[in-house]
Amino acid sequence: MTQLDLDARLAGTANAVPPNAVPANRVGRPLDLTRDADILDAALDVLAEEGFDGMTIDMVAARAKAGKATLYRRWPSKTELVIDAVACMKNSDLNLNDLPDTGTLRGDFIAMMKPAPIRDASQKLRVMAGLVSLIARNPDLAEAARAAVIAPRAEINRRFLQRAIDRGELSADIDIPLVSSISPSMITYRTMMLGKPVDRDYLITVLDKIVLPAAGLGQ
Amino acid sequence: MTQLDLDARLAGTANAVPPNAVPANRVGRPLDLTRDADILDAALDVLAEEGFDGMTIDMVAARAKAGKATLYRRWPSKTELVIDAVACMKNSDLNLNDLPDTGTLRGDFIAMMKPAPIRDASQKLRVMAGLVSLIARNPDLAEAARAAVIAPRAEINRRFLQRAIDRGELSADIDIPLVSSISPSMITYRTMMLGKPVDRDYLITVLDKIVLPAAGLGQ
DNA sequence: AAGTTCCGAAACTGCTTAGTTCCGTATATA
DNA sequence: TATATACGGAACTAAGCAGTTTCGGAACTT
Repeated sequence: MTQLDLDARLAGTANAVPPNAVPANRVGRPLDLTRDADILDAALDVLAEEGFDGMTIDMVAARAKAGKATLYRRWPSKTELVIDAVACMKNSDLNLNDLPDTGTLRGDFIAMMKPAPIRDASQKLRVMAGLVSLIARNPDLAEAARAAVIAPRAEINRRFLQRAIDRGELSADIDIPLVSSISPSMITYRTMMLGKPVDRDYLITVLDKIVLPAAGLGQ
Repeated sequence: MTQLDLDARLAGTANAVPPNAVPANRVGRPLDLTRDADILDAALDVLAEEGFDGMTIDMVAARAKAGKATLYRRWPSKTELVIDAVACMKNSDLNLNDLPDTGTLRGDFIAMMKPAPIRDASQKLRVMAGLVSLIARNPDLAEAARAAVIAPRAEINRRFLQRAIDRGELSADIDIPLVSSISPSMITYRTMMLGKPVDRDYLITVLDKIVLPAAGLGQ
């Protein structure tokens, strides 16, 4: 995550305005850039455990073994730090360019159900849960959360569906955005509303009994 | 809501321990029982607008035109007040005993898509959004929220599906809990995660393209 | 009428936390 | 070596808020 995050920052992809542009050459001790990633990771951990309002700057600083001053030297406020932390989750995702390609829609979806991606998605969902009540009132945060958590997952599903259409497995007139949102919806609801775990069996059930039928592939 | 709430309190169904049992005959000015409902309604409004952490006791008192002391005379803490307010949402629901019965599964679901129930569900969802981050850490609140918001909706869907099975419209081996959770999941995700409105057209799309196919009723 | 309890309003207390400042130390430039 | 800036840590400031108390007045019982 550290390396990914750093690369993204240097490439300027994580945020329109990187939180700490590498400064012009000047005298004095330089900013320790590795602290950024530690702090952002700590913020995500605390966010997932406590939610936005339960999270305090002291908790984040303590978990990152940093001083509060170090945090405020890099981000102007708690909200900005969180927006940045959420935006950086984006980079931990699988690359869209090397998605599995098994030849069938079902195979592609199943290939995504590895322990690591499931754990990763679960962490993102916990972070999202801690932000939901703010999202309705903070457009910047909403934007960051959607770009980091919602959009990548939907995009993967969209690509799988489009490929299935292209190879003739699926009818071309299915509602791609709608079908793409089925499994994220089911997973989110089961986690946030029902408080039940999402495991591989559940994912396969959703796939076979809901997603594939909606795509026109009755079993 | 006032009358329903009062009835529920007297019947003891809203909570295991009603917040303010009607007291034994005694001297002095009696508790004005109508204040309870006003305060709970105000709490729900503020909750929907601000979320749990954004909601302050002063806001609730002001909106209910009550004094803070009146609130604390009836509930021991902010959390207890919210749990009670959420529990009382349960009573605003359609009675399970006079659900529409149109003779087809699709007809039954469509019959539920009236403006009033949609608005009611939307309000409940906004309240839920303000509680999500707490639900993971407060079992009492989670229980109240599920009983008031999640369970009634799922129960309606379950009954529609069971009736469809009973009349032979549906195969008996469908996964009722799973299919019941489809539309709540899609609605929750669209509202909380995507921030898009849920209107009648969307509900019908979900019904025709996802729920009915999953129930084995391809169009 | 006397005594009791409720009401809304407002002042008050105590704690938490976002954000700031300062310190001794570490790491860079010139 | 002199200067400048970052670091972690801790003390500090200011504001917001949960919960309490007090007050004048209203509503009830006896």
